[in-house]
Amino acid sequence: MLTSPALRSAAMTRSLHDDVAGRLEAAGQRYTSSRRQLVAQLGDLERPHAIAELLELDGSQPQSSLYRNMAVLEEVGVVRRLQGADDVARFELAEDVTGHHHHHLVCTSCGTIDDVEVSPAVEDALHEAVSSARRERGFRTDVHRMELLGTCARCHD
Amino acid sequence: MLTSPALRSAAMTRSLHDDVAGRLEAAGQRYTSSRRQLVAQLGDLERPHAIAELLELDGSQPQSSLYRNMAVLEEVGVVRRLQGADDVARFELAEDVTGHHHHHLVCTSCGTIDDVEVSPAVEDALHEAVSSARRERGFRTDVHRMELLGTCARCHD
DNA sequence: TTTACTGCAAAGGGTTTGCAACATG
DNA sequence: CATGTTGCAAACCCTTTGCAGTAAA
Repeated sequence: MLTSPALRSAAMTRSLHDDVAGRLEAAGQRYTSSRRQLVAQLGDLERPHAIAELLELDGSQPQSSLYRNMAVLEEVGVVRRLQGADDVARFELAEDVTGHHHHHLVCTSCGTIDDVEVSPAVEDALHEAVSSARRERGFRTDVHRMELLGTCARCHD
Repeated sequence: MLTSPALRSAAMTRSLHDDVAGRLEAAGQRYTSSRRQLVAQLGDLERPHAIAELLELDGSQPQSSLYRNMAVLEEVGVVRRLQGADDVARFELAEDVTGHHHHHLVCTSCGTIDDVEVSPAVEDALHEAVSSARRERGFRTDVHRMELLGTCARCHD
């Protein structure tokens, strides 16, 4: 079993913005229109995107503001930053706010990162590995992530 | 089950260098003393290291040569480049030449990446995910990697 | 009306590259 | 001796930051 993320409904979008607003307020930060717009944009996208890609999709906000807002949103746990195969960071809404646990398919040809869900059996195995790391190495895991590196369908045709 | 990589014996080191020499020759590249020294150094280290760290351990080779040799060795499949939690690349000998399949514990506090082996049950689960990705997404996986992100024992005391 | 945010441009930091000298097969 | 390699320094590119002006609570 392996599915794409579910699309967010209007109601989910509303609660998403409420959640984000609350997190920002708790940190003494403001939920400005540019940040709201950025969160909405990330919510519409079905996979992590780089700053340059976001700029291309919507150039209403300069690069530096995009970086700064992304840093703030990451700080309060709304956004997650990914380092893929290349050296550009890609961003997605954090699982804490989407409630959508997933992993990634990383294309080493074009750099694209796609979301992917895996079966409960695989998740169980990952949790076992997390427990072992803590027991045997004293390593405290925040998140586990599984990444499959290879070439996406778009690249190998 | 979860163990550290086995140390390489003198015999393994010999065959390692033969392997590397062959791969470089096949690519029309030379196995110079600086490259040999670099491979030996990576073979002695028990976890991936950044260029800056390698320079500190052995400054006999300038940064640019280190980067260039690392790129060549990566090209012929001797070295694997990892992008960890921070934005510095770390390098290790590729599994093809060590025969040592493993995953990584990534410390989000100090950036250190440690090798870790997981149980056959976990490996089986990972293979299942690889198969699903190919079947359902047309994603051709070169390598699967599992990374646990958190804080290492050194950092949380 | 205080504090955070924006936008521009400049600086940072890891990585790559041009070029002339060198070394290896 | 032809071709790959080295070393220095400059260039590159993604990302961050200083600062003056602006907007939000």
